[in-house]
Amino acid sequence: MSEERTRAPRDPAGRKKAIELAAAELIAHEGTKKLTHRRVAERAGVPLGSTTQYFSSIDELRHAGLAVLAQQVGEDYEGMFRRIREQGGTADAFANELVAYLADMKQVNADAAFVAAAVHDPAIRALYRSACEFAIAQCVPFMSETQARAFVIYLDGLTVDACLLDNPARPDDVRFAVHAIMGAALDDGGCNLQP
Amino acid sequence: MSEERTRAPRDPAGRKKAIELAAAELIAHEGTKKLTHRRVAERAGVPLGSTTQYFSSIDELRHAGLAVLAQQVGEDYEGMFRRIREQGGTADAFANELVAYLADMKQVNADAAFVAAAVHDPAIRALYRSACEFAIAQCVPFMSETQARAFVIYLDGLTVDACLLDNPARPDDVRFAVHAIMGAALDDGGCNLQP
Amino acid sequence: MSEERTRAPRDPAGRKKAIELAAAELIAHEGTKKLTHRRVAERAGVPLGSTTQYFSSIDELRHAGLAVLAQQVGEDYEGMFRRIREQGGTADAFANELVAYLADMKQVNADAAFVAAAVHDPAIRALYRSACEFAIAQCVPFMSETQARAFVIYLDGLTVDACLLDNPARPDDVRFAVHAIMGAALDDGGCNLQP
Amino acid sequence: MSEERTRAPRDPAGRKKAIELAAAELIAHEGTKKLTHRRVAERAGVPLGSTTQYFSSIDELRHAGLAVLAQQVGEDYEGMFRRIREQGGTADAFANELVAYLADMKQVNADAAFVAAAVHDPAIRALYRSACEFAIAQCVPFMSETQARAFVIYLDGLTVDACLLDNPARPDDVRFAVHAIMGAALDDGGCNLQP
DNA sequence: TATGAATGAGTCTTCATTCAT
DNA sequence: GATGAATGAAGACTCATTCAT
Repeated sequence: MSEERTRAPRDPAGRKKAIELAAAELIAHEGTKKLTHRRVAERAGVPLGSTTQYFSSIDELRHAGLAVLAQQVGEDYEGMFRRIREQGGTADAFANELVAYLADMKQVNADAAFVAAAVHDPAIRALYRSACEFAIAQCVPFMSETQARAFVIYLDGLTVDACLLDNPARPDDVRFAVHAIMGAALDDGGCNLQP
Repeated sequence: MSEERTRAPRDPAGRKKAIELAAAELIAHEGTKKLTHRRVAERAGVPLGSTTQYFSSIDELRHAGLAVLAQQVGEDYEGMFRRIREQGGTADAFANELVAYLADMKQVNADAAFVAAAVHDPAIRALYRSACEFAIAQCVPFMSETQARAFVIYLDGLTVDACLLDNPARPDDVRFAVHAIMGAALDDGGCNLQP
Repeated sequence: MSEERTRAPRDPAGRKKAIELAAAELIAHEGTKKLTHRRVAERAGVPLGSTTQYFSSIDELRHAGLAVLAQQVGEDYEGMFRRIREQGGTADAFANELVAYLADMKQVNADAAFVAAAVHDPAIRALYRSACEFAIAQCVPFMSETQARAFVIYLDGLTVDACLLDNPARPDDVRFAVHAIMGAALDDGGCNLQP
Repeated sequence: MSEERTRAPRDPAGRKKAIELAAAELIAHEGTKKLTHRRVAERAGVPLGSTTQYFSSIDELRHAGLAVLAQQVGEDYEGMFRRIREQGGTADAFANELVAYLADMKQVNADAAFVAAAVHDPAIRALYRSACEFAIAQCVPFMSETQARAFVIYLDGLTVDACLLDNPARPDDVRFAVHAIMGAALDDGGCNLQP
């Protein structure tokens, strides 16, 4: 037999990170319900025992995975707002970035998975809250707080609906909504408005 | 033995309904992860066997519960739009009803639980889509389709955030957003807007 | 294949009893440390799942087994004291019955296992206490309470030592001790006494 | 990295002793069931690896801890009998020392833990036997062998009951029993005896 | 038909043990 | 040697599902 089980070299930090990432990916793809030690171990390419070595319970492992997701969401937001600033913070800049964000279904799904996990987990809700507050803070240089809150709520709805509906918001829809919220006139004259 | 097994009275439809309702309540409160036959049976006040008698698997039972939730969401929407129509379909009418909706956390949580379940379940996504389409259809008599889609996305964001954030949207915020989307001037002159 | 798994007929009471008895036997033979669901199931001749069907935790299962042991100890005591009464409650009667008790190593070992389990388990200590109180109450018609307490302590020491030592107390030793405690003169003149 | 791994100073004998003592303490407090490498290492203040370095298996570690307990019991006995000899070896001397012994619950519990471990472990039984034989040998200068055996059995019963019962033997009870076994008249005339 | 006992698949968790560093 | 990361064997526990009654 060539069953030469060779033990993995020591690398606690890398091991833990690999497990967290595997958990995050699984949560993004299938939700927290199907997160088991076995599946995480398999995806991370580590033996079952390693998943319990670094996380004292499945709850902790799940939260670690969700924290990774939260981190990713935060980084996505940072990048998005940086690019918005670089474009001058105009309504068009906001709209462009929202559209670009929605085009990346991987990102959208991870975000939606995070929301779904937060609904029944207070600890995750705290992370979600932080992300929202961050987003609002990023908006205020370019609009009032009221507008910022409206924008973020719209963004959250956009994320959820992009994940849940086959026919997500069209670019024009996004442009319209952003301009409406930010109080900016649309170039095309707002032809779609109410009669 | 003179132990007379007292059987439940014949009422298959009522019993099935009771089970579905119990499942819906559990999902609304704790999510689909903790939905088990035993808990549903206990909450419904029926014997364990009934939950397997009427539903051939736990998946089916869960979907039945989610269908009830979808139904409730639909009814909530119907009521909301009926009242909006009764108020003339003005932006204020829309805003008033949104505020009233957000005040009922039970309804909001059930709605958010439904969204959370839909994220990783295609069958439930279809139900969600129907609800959205219904809402859009109800809006169009009073605004353009683009506006309706923006409104519904905002509504969905509102629902999720009301569930997830301690500090949900304030009535004034809602009024502002609805007027912005519907293109109606606010009475107060939009004093909160960016200079 | 003749792998025709035939499901056992329904018999909740019998099933539970069989599991408890198996647990009690295992405890008597090997102590509580080696009591596992698997071993209990095997010894009871039931599938693994049955052991968790009737006992919500391994602690409960262990306590059930120990309760059976306590029950047996109680019955042994009852029989012993009944026979002592039938013999007139004399010191010789007590001594005879102690000797007979010590001759039954199965009984002695079960008793010692019970003591061992009680040392680190307060719940079991309560059962042990009851057994002691019962024994004292049975003695008092024939001796003072002080004597009864001395007798029961001697009995407990006897049980432990009979289990732990290869060379347990000899009948003559028992006769001597019982007569000493009960204040009765030995027929043989107490030839073994201190010079 | 400048992370200097600070190694423990070279003191294999002291370290091994520390581990044995920690194991003994854990056994005395919670029994052998909860004895794990990690807990021993933590209590001993040594790294996990040391517990496997000096003891090739958990069984060996447990036995080492029990040997320490046996050693302590032996030393306790030695001290007790030395003091008894210093008091002249009278029945009162024996009684006094038993009462003093029972007052030290730490000692009593350690002793009882040792007994509990011996019930299902032949190797430990041998240590227990030695302790008993030692105690008997210490008694014979002051009484017959029969009396000595009765005394030791009473002592063992006393130990177990002191550990297991809330209401352990009272000093007067002990004095009575010791005088009865040693054939010495009580000063108070045995007023508690049966009429 | 209605019920819940019976069963086993699968999950979480603990921990002894090995062995790279 | 000394250390603790790596690993898997095994135990506790949950629960969907089947099916005798």
